Amino acid sequence: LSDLELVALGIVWKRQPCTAYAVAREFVTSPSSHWSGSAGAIYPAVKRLASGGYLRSTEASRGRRARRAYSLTPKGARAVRRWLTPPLPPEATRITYDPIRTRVYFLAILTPAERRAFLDEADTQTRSQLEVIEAEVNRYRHAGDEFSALAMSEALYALRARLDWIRDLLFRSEGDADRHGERDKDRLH
Amino acid sequence: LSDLELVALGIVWKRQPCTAYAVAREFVTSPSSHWSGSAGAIYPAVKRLASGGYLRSTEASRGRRARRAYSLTPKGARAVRRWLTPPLPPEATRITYDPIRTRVYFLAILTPAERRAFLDEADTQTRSQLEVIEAEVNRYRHAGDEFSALAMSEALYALRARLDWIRDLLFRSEGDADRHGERDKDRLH
DNA sequence: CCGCTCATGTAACTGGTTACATGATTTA
DNA sequence: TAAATCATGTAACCAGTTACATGAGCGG
Repeated sequence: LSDLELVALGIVWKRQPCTAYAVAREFVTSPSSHWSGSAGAIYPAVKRLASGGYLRSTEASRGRRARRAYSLTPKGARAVRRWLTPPLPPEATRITYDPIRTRVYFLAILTPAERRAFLDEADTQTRSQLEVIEAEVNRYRHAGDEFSALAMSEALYALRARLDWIRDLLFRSEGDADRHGERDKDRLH
Repeated sequence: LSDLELVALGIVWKRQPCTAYAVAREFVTSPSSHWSGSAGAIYPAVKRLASGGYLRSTEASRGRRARRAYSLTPKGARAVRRWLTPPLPPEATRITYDPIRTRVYFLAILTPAERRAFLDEADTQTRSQLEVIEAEVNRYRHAGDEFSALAMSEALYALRARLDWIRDLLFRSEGDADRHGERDKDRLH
């Protein structure tokens, strides 16, 4: 089972009985943009899970159009539990892709002033994301979904860590004033 | 230009003149598993960049086989600088996908004891990753590539934040002892 | 009855993946 | 000279994407 399939399985477990559309909406409204939650991804994935025996659908067609609500089978529940049981695959604990970090690798191509502009922008955007995630945590908390709130709070920790790091970079770059013209790869302070 | 193409462009900028193979190796040896750095991804990407005028290749064929070293054109350098210049696209500052966080959403499906086993595993694996990344930062520092060291240190901040978060979760779960049998979705403490 | 949301799907495409094939150079 | 590494590529595949098409139910 792929990551997307396992997450979809987990979502169905939380909201069962639950339509494929509801699963898709969960991805769409997620503050992470890793998966789009497009119909072209979710409907085939749910179908695969159903034909694999992980989900069972209680058909409730109205009119001449299908309308299926899915629930987990015991096999589906086992798959989720196995996904959460040690040992975890090595890629689960490796560092993740971060567009800001990735850009910083190449920051030496900019002038000191441009670098500060980048870091200021990153700082501003990260702060605004922090508010978004705080609201999200409160939303889960309010809905009584404590584990989702705790999960989402990891993003809070991560964003605050990023802010600390950005502040650190800004502090280090304070020394190099607007000495334009020199774009020394290795100079920072 | 896609993210992979821009990162590839940045790598060539740092190491120019530089072969496609060297770019691929950079991805392969990266502690992030986001891109595999497979030949099937890198060689076509570098070719696209070259035919788009972002890279120029100084051919140095030996024998009857091509052997190209790439450098950035002014257009290529502009593309990298534009990538690092505000405004950043919204997806650059959104929270990233995290396999551990994602799993925690569904932790209620486990018994309290199993949950602690998961968190212990996550703690152990994260600590070992921390060592890997510390070594990586030192490697960059030693090589005189200060910006890569600073970039990689973001991962250090993120991993330490994750450890704090895991410790928080472990602390919160201390209350629920080995009361098996009850798998109440909403109970944690 | 119009527009919005819920709901289910398909088709074409794309940007990666793994696996394979091959040649040149270096090192034990 | 054998093995490892450097180096360049292709082919088949696959899991997602966007875009489109369609239908059902509901509120103003």
